[in-house]
Amino acid sequence: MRASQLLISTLKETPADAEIISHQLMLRAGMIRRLASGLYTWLPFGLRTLRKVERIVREEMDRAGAQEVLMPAVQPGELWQESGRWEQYGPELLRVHDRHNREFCIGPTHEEVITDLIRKEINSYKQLPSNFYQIQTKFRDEIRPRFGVMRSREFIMKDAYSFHVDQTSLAETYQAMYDAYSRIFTRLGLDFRAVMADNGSIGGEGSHEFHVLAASGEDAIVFSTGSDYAANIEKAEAVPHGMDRAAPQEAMHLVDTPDAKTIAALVDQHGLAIEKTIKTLIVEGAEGGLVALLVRGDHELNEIKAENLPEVKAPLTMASDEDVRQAVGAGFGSLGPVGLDMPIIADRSVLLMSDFGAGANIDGKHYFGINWERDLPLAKEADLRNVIEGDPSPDGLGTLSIARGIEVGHIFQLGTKYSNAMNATVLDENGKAVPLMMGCYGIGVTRVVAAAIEQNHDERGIIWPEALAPYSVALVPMNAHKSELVRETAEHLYSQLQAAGIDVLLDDRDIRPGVKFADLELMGIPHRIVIGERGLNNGELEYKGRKDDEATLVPQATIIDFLAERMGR
RNA sequence: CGGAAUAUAGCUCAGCUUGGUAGAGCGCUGCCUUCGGGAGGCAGAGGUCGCAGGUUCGAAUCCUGCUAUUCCGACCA
Repeated sequence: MRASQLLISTLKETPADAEIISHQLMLRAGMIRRLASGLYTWLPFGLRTLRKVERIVREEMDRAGAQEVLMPAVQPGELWQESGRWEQYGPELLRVHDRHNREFCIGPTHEEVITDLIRKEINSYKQLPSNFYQIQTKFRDEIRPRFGVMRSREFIMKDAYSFHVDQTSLAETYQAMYDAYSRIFTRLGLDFRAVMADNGSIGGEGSHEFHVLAASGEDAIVFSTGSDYAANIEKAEAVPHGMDRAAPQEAMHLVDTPDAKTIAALVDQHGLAIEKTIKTLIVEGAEGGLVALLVRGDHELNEIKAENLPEVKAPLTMASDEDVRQAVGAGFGSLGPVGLDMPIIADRSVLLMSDFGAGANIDGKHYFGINWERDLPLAKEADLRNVIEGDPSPDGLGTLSIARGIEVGHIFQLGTKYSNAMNATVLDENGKAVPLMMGCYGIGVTRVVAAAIEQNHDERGIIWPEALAPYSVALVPMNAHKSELVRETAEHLYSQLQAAGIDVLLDDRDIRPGVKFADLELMGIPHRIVIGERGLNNGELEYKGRKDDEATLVPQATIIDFLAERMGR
């Protein structure tokens, strides 16, 4: 490509509405432009990277035995009625009517469509297992689109759905997809981790997320220092440090705490160690009524874990001030488990506490010196909290540390959730109709591009990994208008590189070199060759990698080999 | 949807407190000069100051309502 023929829309200044670096650089490098909230146009330059991601994803999916299909973005509402998600999905599902006033939605995902297809097309266990994927536009009417294409409403996803007669077969394909995803993110040159995840609203059993590690990531992911245990913090099991509860030392006593409405205030004003306090959180119960959840003062409630408890209403809903006051007779700052008349569920570490402090269920008063079994019956035990740095690893090997990640892929074992709801069966070896087992596997293709930039940039701009670079090599002729030699050499090299199958950008723009250098660095082109009369007189070209501090002089005759080596080809 | 902020040229912003009819830098067009790291000069184009009302002789500026965008929370690839 000749730069003079390419829409290069670089910006010197950072647009004011871009918060994170990838969003800023995608705008500045002229990859995307915003149309409306959460809706972006991909400009020619940005689209090239998007296509490179798609190509790698496609190659690896094909290699893993999946078949590509393409399903419509618009889906009939009746399929969603059938699966039950028309009601469940909520306002994130964009619903539309056609001219006959029939209901449709713009697909946020395609379980319904693929299940409908497969129940019609596949009738026998002999046709299984099979796995279908597409790379297609999704729409989710996010409450808060943000960070450019990182969380947009319209985005491109690779989604795959596998079908099986039994769990064993599902587990095999799941593993194959796990491996394919690992290859994909490795080929993309990303620093990523696969972590155990909660299944969320999609339901089913096993699930892993693939995260690109980045400080701006929206998820907290947890690793063991002593094993390969890794999980989303939503899922990571919190294991108490010890097994035994210390014997009571103090008598329980009532303390006036008129100004201590928070744990921090209680600790400050009354000299209680934060590990000796508990938070009492009142939430709505599954069967109506209220449920109390206890975590240690220095721990955080894990809402996913709480919501998965049978006693607790999903989605997790904190009780209102009025409801609490009516049920307990005290307000939020003074709640505690002693004498509390509702189901009480305590985090494991809470049950190991002794001589602790908690609200007395009387406004402005706390009990100190509380002890289980002596002052109140032992509460029901559950894992309720987020793990923290230094907790023991659940597999018993090492301790946990926490990092930030951007979720770029997610694989699920769905089981028979959709096939049951939509009556998708096949005949097994005994001629008996059995519901199809399903797995589903997603990659946020547009998000991968943003995540790659989060991980690969410097103060000058993007630094594309080789596999994602829109162009691998940029040629910059110096003073081309003055030098026939420079022009000819540049043209010749341009043809040579094209013939070698290298994506090359010839910067033939009629602008000053400094502007070209700045643009090419902003745009992240990995390899740059400057063609100047000075060097040519010595038979040399000047090479500079995007990450290099200094340029290298390379004999003209060896430039193709030199580049090939630098590109790792 | 709850909380906060912002809205003036393609981009980044000033002007608003104290009302008098539109500004800068970058970008864009033409010409000249320059040409190894976002050059310089000259001449230009470009804005019903987010929208709708109100106050006033007069509103970008004051008031009211709306809309959009961004940030913080809950959802997700």
